[in-house]
Amino acid sequence: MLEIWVRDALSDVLRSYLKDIGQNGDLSTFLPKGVRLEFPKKEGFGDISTPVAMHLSPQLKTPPRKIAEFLHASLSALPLFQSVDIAGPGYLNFTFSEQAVRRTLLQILDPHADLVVGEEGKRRVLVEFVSANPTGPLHVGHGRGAAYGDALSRILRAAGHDVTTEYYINDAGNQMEMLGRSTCLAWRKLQRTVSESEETAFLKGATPYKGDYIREIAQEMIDSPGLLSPEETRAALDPLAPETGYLGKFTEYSQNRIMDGIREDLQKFEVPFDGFFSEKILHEKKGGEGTDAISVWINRVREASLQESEAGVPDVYESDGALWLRTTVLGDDKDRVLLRSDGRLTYFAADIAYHALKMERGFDVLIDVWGADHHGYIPRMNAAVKTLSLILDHPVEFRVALIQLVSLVRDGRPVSMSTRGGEFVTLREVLDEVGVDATRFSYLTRSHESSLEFDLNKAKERSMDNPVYYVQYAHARVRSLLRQAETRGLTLPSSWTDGDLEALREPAERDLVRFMDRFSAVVNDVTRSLEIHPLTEFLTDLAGRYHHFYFHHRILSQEPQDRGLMIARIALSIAAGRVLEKGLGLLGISAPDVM
RNA sequence: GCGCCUGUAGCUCAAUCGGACAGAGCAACAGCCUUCUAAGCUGUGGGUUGGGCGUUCGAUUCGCCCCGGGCGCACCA
Repeated sequence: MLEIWVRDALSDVLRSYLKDIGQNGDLSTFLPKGVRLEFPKKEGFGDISTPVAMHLSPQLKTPPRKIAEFLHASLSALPLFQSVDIAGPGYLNFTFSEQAVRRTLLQILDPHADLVVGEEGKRRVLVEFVSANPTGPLHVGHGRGAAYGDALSRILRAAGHDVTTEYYINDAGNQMEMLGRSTCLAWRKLQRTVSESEETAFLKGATPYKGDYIREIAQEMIDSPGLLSPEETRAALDPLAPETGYLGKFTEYSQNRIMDGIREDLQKFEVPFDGFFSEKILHEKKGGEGTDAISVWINRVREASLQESEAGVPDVYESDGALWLRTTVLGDDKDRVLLRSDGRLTYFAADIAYHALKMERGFDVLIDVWGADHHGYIPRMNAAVKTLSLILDHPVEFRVALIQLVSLVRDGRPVSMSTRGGEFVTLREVLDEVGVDATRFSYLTRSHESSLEFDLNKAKERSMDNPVYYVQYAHARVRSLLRQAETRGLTLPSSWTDGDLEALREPAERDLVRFMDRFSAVVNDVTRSLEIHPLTEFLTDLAGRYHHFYFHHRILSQEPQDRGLMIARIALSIAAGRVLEKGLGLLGISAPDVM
């Protein structure tokens, strides 16, 4: 909370300064981006610093150092600070008083206080992620989205939001039919030879889904008598027979098996979902005869665009026998088809209905986590959500997190990742080889907007060179210390007081507290930027500071005169352990007691 | 051709919506275990931030122009 205290104190002083020089006291007119606080990277610049004097200088036509001097005079007397210095072009560098540092440590130790304090009001957020098509197992790219979406959801919850996670299943349309055909073809091949001409004709020239999983599913179907009736079996084996209901059986069975596998993978990866939303539902006609949800929403958009065409609602129009939405009025570079001339709905139409339903369910913020190859889809979805916001008179914030590609490396060589022909590395394989914690950590060390090189050898290395274990070990070290203290018969205070901490004098101790204090701000930053890796980096940094402290300072002691210091250092260790445990938890990574 | 991401130490990446001398980890080299787990700690070397011009008190960050890498530009999903 040190940061908040500084911000408040600085804001007060700035307001009175502005009044003194005859300006209005509204900070936002002078500092539209707010009061900036920085954490100096270098020693000697204080615990926290601000460039506000430089920011105000041009507008007040006053040299930054002069402004800084005034602020200095008012701030340096506060008990919060041990000292306030003016440095460089006009930086104000603050060094906290010991009292302020202890107060912060007490807060971290308080079991009734949250380590993360949300900085925004509570909002209802839907995070949709993974949403991989049920046409094959999850691969390492999906894994990155899963780790990201899950961590983001945990972080948003920690920051006080009401979060729901959802997986959207694209279980309608062409590709599902192709999946059925692919399985059926494999099923035939397991029972007899299939000529190339038969194969091409059956697949209608398209490329089938391949890979072992398709063959396994086909084998399962053979091994499960009763799945297909004798008539269906005969028809499915006979290329000349009409393609009747049997194809649907293959589609349904394949899809269910694959979706089961995906759910297992997610469970193994410890990524829970609050819900799975099936696209199929959007296509179903209510009561057998009514209108499906997609058509309902297309009609609502169409009606709205007729009535309110001047309010900036894109209109729905017909052209070349298809139905279009004029997304170009909202920034898209071309209009998009909703209903194709062959009478089939596009995926875009389904997505509009799906997002409309999300909004109807009352969410204020919609976050979609997509693979980077879908980025061309953003403008049209933006346009769609804006349109729906107008229609429903319910403005929502729509954000897309694009997850860049993952390339696997083993033994210094890239691992082939062609999805065609089923030659990809599945998430399951990586989990079996590397483990959940190391896999998640590896995914979350880099910005999701940068492509990621996933080095299998490094990720699974169980050593001090692997950052996951480095961070986990810091936590285990604290627990080990506490066990040790317990075996020595030490009793700790049931609640901590300022007096318990007074023995802390070392720079490494102060540094730890000051650093831990940033945790809440780091977490809150994630909710704004949607960048998770700063939190991962923070934890690595904190672990390093704890290891440093631990190595250089003896904690447990038998000497009676060291008792006060021992108690204080144990308190510090407990605090570090709390922050590490909480932070790892937000990333979905375990905080082991023993390693 | 247009759009999005990207180019920083040998490698993988950071750098707080323009801030102080561009930082970590790995790799390399040199050290530290009769004491709370050495899965740890300490030190050394390593950079024209792809190139150029501009805006600014200040640019890895913003703008423009080149060069290179990834992805996308369907009545596909």
